[in-house]
Amino acid sequence: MDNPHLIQVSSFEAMALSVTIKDVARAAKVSVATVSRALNGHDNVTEAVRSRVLAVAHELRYSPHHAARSLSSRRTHTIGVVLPDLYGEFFSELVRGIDHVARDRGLHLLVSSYHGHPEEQASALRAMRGRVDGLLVMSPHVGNIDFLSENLAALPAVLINSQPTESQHVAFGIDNYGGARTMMRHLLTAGHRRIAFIAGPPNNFDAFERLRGYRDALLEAGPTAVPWVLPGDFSEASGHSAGQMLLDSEDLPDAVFAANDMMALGCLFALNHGGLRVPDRIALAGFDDIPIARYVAPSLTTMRVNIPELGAHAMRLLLDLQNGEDVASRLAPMVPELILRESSRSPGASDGDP
Amino acid sequence: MDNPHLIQVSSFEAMALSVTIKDVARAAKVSVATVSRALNGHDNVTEAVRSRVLAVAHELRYSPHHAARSLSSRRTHTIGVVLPDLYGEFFSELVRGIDHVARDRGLHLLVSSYHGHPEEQASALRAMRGRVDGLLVMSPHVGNIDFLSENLAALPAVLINSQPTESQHVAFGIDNYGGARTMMRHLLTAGHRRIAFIAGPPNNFDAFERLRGYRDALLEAGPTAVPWVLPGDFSEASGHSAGQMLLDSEDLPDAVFAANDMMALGCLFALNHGGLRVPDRIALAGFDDIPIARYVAPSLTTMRVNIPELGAHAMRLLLDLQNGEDVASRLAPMVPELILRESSRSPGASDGDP
DNA sequence: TCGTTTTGTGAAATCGGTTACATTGCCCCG
DNA sequence: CGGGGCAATGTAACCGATTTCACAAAACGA
Repeated sequence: MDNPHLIQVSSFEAMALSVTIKDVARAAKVSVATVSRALNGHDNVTEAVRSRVLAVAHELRYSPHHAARSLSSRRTHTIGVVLPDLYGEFFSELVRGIDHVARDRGLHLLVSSYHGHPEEQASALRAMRGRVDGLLVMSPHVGNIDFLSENLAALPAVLINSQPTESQHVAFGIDNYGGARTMMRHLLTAGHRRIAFIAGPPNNFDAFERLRGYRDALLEAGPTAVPWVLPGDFSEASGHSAGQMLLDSEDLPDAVFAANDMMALGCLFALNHGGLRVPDRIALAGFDDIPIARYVAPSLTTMRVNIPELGAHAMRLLLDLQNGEDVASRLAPMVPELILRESSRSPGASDGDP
Repeated sequence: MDNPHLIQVSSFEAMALSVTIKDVARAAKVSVATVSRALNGHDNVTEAVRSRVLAVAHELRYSPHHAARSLSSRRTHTIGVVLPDLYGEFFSELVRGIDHVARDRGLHLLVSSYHGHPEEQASALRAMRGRVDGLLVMSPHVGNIDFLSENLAALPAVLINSQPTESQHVAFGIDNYGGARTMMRHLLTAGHRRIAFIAGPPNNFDAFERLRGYRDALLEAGPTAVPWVLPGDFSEASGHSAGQMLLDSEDLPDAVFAANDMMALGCLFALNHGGLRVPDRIALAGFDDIPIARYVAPSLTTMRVNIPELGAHAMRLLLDLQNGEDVASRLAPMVPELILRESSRSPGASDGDP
C-alpha cells in the first residue's frame, strides 16, 4: 500500500482536459490492460502494481469514460425511466422510490418523459438503446401496448401501472379497481346513495379501472344508487370545473368521489369558495393520498397508495429480472389502503377531534 | 440453464438486439460511412441512396448505439442534473422546468441526487464523466465549493442556488435575501413586531440568506423588534415541532415567518390542532409558493418563486454556455414575488371573501 | 536438473459508431 | 478528347475502455 515515491506525476498532466486510461498507464509505467484490471479489482494483479496504479489514477483525477466503458463491457449501469409526464407529486414520489433503489445498487437513472404525447413514447424508448441496461416504463394509455416489444430490442423492462398485455413483459401496478370499490363501500356504508364520480382521462388505464370499480360497486349496491359521472383529466383544474358544475346544478349528490386527489382538491377548492361545507353538505373522497391530502381543510379521505414503494418495487423487479431470477411470484398488484379523514366524516357521526 | 428452449429464445433475442450499422450497410448494399451520413442528414448522399438506407434502417428497426455514437462523436446529448435530493415539490418542479427545455432541444436528462450527503456529491459528479455534455448542479451546502472544479473535468456547468464562489463557474439562483426582506417588510407594515423565524438547515445557503434577510429587516425596524429564531431543517416535520414549541411556550409571537413553505405548513398544522387560529391569533408566512400553499386553510402567504423557470433558465444558460455565448448578462438572481393570502391577513383588516 | 504448470503483464482485437482521407465516376471546358 | 474539378461513396483510423490470447518469468514437481 505504500510506495508513494514510485509515482512520478508531473503537474503538467493536470492540464490535460480529460485523462484517459492511457495517461494513467504511461504514468504508472504499465499497460492499459493492467490499469483496467487494477481499477476493476481483478485478482490477477500484483498488490504492488495495483496500489501504484490506484495512486496514479487518483493523482491524475482519472475517472473512466463512461461511453467507452459501456461500449466494450456492454453494460451501462443506468436504468431508463420512461414516464408520461413529470408533473405533480405522483411522478415525483415515484421517481424518488426508484432513485432510492438505484442509489443502493450504484445505478444511474435516465429519466425521460413524453409529456403526454403517446406518439413520442416510441421514440423515447428507441433513444434508450445503448444508454441503459433496463427500462421502467409507465404507459397508462389504453390501447396498443405492443409497440413496447417493437421498440425495446429485448431490453429487460418492467411496466408500471399499465394495461395488461399478451406479450411477455413484466408488469406491476396498483389495484385501482379494488381500491375504488373499497372507497365506494365506505361511502355507501356511510349512507350515501347519490355518489358522483369525477373521472380521469378517457384513455388512461388507471382512470378506467377506478371508474370500473365505481360502476361495479354501484351495481352491487342496488337500483337506488345510480351512476353519475363527471368528466375530468386528473388535473386540479378539471376537478375545479367539476366542482363548479355541481355548484351550478340544482340538486347535489350526497358525496363526490374523485378519481385522484388532485381533482378532489380542485373540487374541494371550488366547493369551499362556493360556500358548500364539506363534509356537512357533501362528502368528498380522492385517490392516491398525496402528501397534501392531509393538510387541506377539511383533510381528505382517500385511498393511500405507497407511491415510492410502487417505484421501488418495480425497480427491484427489474434488477432481479436482469439477474435471471424468477419474479412471477411478486407481481401481485399493490392494494391501496383506505384513509379516513374529515372530508367524508358523516354529519351524523361524532364530531371528531379538532 | 441448459434448457434448449431457453437457449433458443435468448439467441433469438440476441439477434434482435444487435442490429448494428453494419447490418444496415450490408442490407442496403452500401458502406457504413454512407449509412452514417444518410442517417445523420449530411447533404452529400444521393437522395436515392438516402431513402434506401432509411427504408432499410426502419425495416430492421435499427437504432444507433448511444455509447458508440457518443464515444466517437464526443457528444452525449445528455445533461447531468445533480441535486441534493429528490424529495418534495421543489425538486419536482425544478426538474420539470429543466426537462421542458431539454425536450425542446432533444436532450436527455441524467438525474442524480446525493440524498443529502454532501460527501457523495463528488462521486456523483465524477460518475458523470463521459455520460453528459454539461452539468446542472445544485449544491446548497455552505462551505468549500471548489470541489466542483476538481471533479468536473472541464465540463460546462451551471450552479443553481449555490453559494457564490471565486471559481469561474456560472451560477444562477433566487434572491433569497431580498425575498426574505420583502416578506418582513410586509409583516412589519401590518403592525407585527414580535416576529419569529423558523430557520432552515444550518449549512444550507438558501436558508442562510433568508435568515440574513430576516435579521437585517429586524435591525432596520428598530429596537422594538428583536430576533426570535426557531430551529428547522426545511422539512414539514421540523415546522410542526416549531409550532408545537410555540404552543407550549407562554407568550406567542405576533407572526411566524418560516424559511420555506413546507415548514410553514407543518407549523400551521400544529397550530390548527392546538386550537390557535391563524391569522386571528397569529400570522403565518412561508417561502417558495409551492402548489399546496394556496389550498390549505387558511391559504398561505408566501414568496413566490417560479421554480420551473429557475430550472429552465439554468438549463438555457448551460446550453448557451456550451455554444460559447456570453451569458454574463443573464445571471441576475430571480426576484421572488410576495403572495398575500389569508394566513397573514391582519385581524383588523377587512374580513375578506370566503 | 529439466520440463510443466502457474502467474502477472502486454499486445492487439473488439465494442459500434463518426469522419478524414482515398477513390471512383462523371461532367465540363479548353 | 483529355484532364481538372466535383460529387458520391468506400476504406480505415480513430474514440476509450474491456477482454482474449500470447508470452515471459516464477514456482513447482519429479
